[in-house]
Amino acid sequence: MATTKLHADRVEAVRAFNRFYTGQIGVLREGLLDSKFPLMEARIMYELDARGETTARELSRDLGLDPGYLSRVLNGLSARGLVEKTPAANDRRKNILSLSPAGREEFTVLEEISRTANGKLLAPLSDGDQLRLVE
Amino acid sequence: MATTKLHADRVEAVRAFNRFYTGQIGVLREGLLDSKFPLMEARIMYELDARGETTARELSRDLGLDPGYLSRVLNGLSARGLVEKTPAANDRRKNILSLSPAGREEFTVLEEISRTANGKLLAPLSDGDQLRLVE
DNA sequence: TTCAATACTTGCTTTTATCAACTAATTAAT
DNA sequence: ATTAATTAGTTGATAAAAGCAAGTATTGAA
Repeated sequence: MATTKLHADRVEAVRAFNRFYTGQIGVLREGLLDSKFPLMEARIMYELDARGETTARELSRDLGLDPGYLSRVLNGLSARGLVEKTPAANDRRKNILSLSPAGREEFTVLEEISRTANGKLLAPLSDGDQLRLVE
Repeated sequence: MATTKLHADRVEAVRAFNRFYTGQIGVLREGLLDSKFPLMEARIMYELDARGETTARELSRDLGLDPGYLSRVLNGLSARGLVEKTPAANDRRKNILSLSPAGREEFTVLEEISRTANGKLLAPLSDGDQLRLVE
């Protein structure tokens, strides 16, 4: 295999990085907490934004979420007019899910928070280190 | 400031990395879920292992945990013989906390899981990329 | 047409987390 | 020294997040 006997050391170093980085994720989490969206709603909005159109089944499978739980979260978002559920023409069991215009707009706020959190991640590093990490 | 106008691009790149990496954290999370320790217990055992000795107050402050909640988690671990609480000699309000031998042993399992998860993170990268990331 | 599978929903329970009130011990103020 | 304020931790009540299981409606297969 390509990895040498130094592999263990690298794994250890990544764990150290992990500790540092999860701290930053904490920052992100807090940011989201301050925003009006719980983490799970944010996550789902993120997926909807990324996928454009999906179904609950797909999200449930890909994100490993309980269908019942997902159903409620989705209905909550839908009730607030942030996601649109339109019954699929061909299969009336399914709903086609997407962010509503309002939902997309709200989502940009979340993106801004995420951007800020990552900014904080980069801030303490030198220019050179930033570039190396980004690669 | 040190950052140039390319800063925004870097932030964007980190967000991409973020998406990739949080996927890996998912792996870690799942691993822990399969283990018999809930995430919060794992986190606390991790801190106890790293610090050797502490008090609830310190953990509560540093990790931003609710004292009441922490108290219960700690007592749960203590009841299962994984952490030891010994009243401080000088200040009898405090308990000195530490992993018991049994706790330390259980914790090595968690470390193994963490190691594996991070191994999966490194695996798909080339040797050179691994070294750059680790730095 | 009957049966199985799928997509989602709903009721119930557990787990996780927060808040507020409380006890005991320590420290500071008078 | 005595009272008051702080600190460490606990406990009860609740809320929020997540999971499980049974149920409905629709579709596909036998």
